[in-house]
Amino acid sequence: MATRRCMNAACGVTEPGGEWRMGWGLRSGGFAMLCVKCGLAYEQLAFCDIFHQTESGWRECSSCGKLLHCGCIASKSSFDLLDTGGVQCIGCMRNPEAPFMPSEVVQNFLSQHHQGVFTLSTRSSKENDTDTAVVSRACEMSTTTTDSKIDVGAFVKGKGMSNVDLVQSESEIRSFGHIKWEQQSPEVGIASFSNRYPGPAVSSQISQLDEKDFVIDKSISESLAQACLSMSLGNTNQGSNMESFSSAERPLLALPMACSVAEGKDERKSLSFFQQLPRARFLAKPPKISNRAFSDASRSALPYMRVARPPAEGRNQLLPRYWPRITDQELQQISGDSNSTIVPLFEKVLSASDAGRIGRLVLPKACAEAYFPPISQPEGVPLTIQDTKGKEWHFQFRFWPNNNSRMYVLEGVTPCIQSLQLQAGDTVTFSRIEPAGKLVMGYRKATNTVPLQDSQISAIANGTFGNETLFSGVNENISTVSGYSGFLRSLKGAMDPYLSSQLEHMNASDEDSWHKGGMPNEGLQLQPLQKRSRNIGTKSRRLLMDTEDALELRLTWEEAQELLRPPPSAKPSIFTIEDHEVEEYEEPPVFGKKTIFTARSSGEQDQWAQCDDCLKWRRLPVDVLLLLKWTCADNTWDPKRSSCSAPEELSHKEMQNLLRQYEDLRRQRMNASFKQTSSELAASGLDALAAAAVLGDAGNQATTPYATTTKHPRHRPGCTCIVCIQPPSGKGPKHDPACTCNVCMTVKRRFKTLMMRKKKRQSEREEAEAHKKLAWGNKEEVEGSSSSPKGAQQLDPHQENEFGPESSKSIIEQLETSKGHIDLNCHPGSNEESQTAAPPRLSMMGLLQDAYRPLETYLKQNGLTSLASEQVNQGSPSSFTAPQAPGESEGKALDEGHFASEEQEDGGDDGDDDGADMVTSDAS
DNA sequence: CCCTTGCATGTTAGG
DNA sequence: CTAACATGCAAGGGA
Repeated sequence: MATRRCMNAACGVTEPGGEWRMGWGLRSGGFAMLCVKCGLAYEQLAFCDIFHQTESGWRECSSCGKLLHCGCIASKSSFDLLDTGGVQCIGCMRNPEAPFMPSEVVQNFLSQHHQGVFTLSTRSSKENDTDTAVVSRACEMSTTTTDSKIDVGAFVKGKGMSNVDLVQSESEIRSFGHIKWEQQSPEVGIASFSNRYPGPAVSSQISQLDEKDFVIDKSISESLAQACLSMSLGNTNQGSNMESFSSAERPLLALPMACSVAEGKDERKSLSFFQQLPRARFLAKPPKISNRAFSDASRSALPYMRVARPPAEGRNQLLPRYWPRITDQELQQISGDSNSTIVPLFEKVLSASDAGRIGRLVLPKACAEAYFPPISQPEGVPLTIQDTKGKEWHFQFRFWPNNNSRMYVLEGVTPCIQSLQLQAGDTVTFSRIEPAGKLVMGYRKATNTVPLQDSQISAIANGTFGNETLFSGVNENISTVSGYSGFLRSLKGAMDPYLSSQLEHMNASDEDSWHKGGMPNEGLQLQPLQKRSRNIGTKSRRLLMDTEDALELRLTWEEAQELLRPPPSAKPSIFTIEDHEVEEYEEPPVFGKKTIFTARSSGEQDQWAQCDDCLKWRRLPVDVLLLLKWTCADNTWDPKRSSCSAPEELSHKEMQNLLRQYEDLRRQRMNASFKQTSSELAASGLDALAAAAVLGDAGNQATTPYATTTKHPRHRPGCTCIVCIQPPSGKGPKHDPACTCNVCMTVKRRFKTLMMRKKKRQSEREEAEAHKKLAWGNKEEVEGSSSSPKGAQQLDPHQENEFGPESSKSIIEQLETSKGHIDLNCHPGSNEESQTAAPPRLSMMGLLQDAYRPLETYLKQNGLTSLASEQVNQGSPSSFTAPQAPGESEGKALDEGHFASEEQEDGGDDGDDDGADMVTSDAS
């Protein structure tokens, strides 16, 4: 039988040990079941949230006028929510003579604040209570508990009495539950509520309450209905209707963060029931919440959670991104030992310009207007803000007129930013010390958030990191995306600095377990994830990451890509795009075990994997893909070493050495690769290729570690493509002249493109020449008689050479010598060498020069009639992008488009530039 | 030449 | 579509 348990897991009170009350759950932002012991504290702050979001005059105790604010816990004062509306301090609450506020306040309150999410989950009793805790940060209870004192006063009033403990019969509670809770279907989104929960039905159900001596006026019922409408569909399992519950099927009240979903809306608007219908649709589809979503561990961290609290005293609606996430601990820290209380106001993640040298911190308009002194002149007012150490900073709070609006800035923040060593991505929080009214500024560093560790990525990919919510979000995000790239993009999107700051909360070392409950949250909501991911490449350019960070991210990213494995159980559906088969997996990939690859001087390659149990390294074939968990027992390739007791093939020292080399090379290669990416001037994949080749050569002694492949930085371990199987020496397999592999086909296509471009350029040039002659008439002729040949040569200094017989001979010879084979490891810069040393090489430069020859000439010379039968190579993009004749842009655009499609086809490499996948020929 | 200041503009999220 | 926001940029002042 399910037992009621206080929503505060740390409290540990379970039925029948405690007294129960229902009230506004602080953490959940919704109604929750709390033991009296905890409920008091929780509700106090919750009331403040309510209070601060309204302007309904709930600033003070309705009886004694005592001020109420968010710091009421710290100030040791206690307040409670009156059944009839308003709040009352504990002292007055105990006084039966104390006056009460009219129920109108309740009406306002409910209509203003309770459109949040009510999640009712049901489950069968066979499920374990602990394991199936449905929603974090919310209480859970069995509504069918009998004879328990449940104070529903805070929610549904008892007749005129505040906080009357109502002894409810099972049927009463059940009917009460019936008002608000319906069985959920996991597949149904919130939007469907408008259909599923028609108003009248709710009203009629509420009327049952009336019959049970509950007095609920129409407005409350509307609010309730509203709450029902916003009911979040969490993970529920069985049953279809509350009424069908047997006593063994306990409805579970789960109250996720109501306000965090309903937030950004104007809380003061009181919408009618039907007006709420479309509004419910605005709620983001909640992430799927697992029964295991809220682990016991995270439950225990509840009191320390970083909760995005609705802003205190929000006079305007405030976007949740600005909601202060100050923990109680931090509040305590700020307030110190003093009796002062801290009112968290808002927070902001620093942008690059905020943290930059310009010294201006852009303030969210709503925050500035709500919490900072009103200013009418752009010059603004000086503002003194104290930091957590008590140091006072003087800023100028001002605004700029902007698009008929205002842009509020805090000027002169540089010293403060520097003093606190804040960077873009860090968060500053603004609070107010009461009763002094001083502004205080806190901060949170975000430095540990950007680079996700492999294990984290892996965990995310497996949907096991922190919760399953993130994964489900990502998963949904890519459900229609083919292959891994979409998945990776999604993950990459999740590494957007903005999200990184959100992911901060997922860091296991962080005390913050807020997200772990799968609460609807900006950082985890699917939509923001999608939208944010769009930022990659545009805004992220401006953001946060310094070179090192970016490099680190890149490393992680590349590593992540290398570790991807097809989902073990899923079978791909194969479809064809542009003659290339693409595997589409319904399920996201899993991350595999990280291995290292080595090459021997003979060119033979090995893969090494470490046993998870004994940590010994085992040699494996290169083409083996391992799943994340791998032990010696799985070593089917080497029976002698298929047990942990078997010694390592290499000595420990050798292995360590290998690992060290591997790590160094990996770093070097990534550095080179990163530099290549960041330096636009090179924009050449050849650099990376060269770097990789160099690295490969450098490590080509005996058994040499190299990262992934020495041939190409982006080929994955185990890749058996021609690029990867050819050793750095250039020996080994070559492309056959008739080879139709992606590489060869791409080479051919590019050559064709090159030829076409050249041809076009030349015709345009001729056209321009003709035009010029026409325009300049005799003058041109006179000048041209002496300078024209020279000028033509200047236009294209290689022309003579390119079209000269020598060149023609050269290419033929090269081709003949090469016998059509392509050496994928030719060093791109070894052109001269190749021409002087035997055997001659078909170099990049040579090919480039060839490329500038008219296509027909080339074909004729080589006795080729069709590009399909060619075996040629093409040159460096850095080279052939250099000459750009007038009018070329159109052709270039065409070519680029063409290249883009080529890149897609090119062995799956997401070429970041034209030449990234270039290969060179070797006429060995 | 560098820094500050004020405004303009592009991008994005929210309604 | 628009308000909000991040950042670019030009003008002006001072070293």
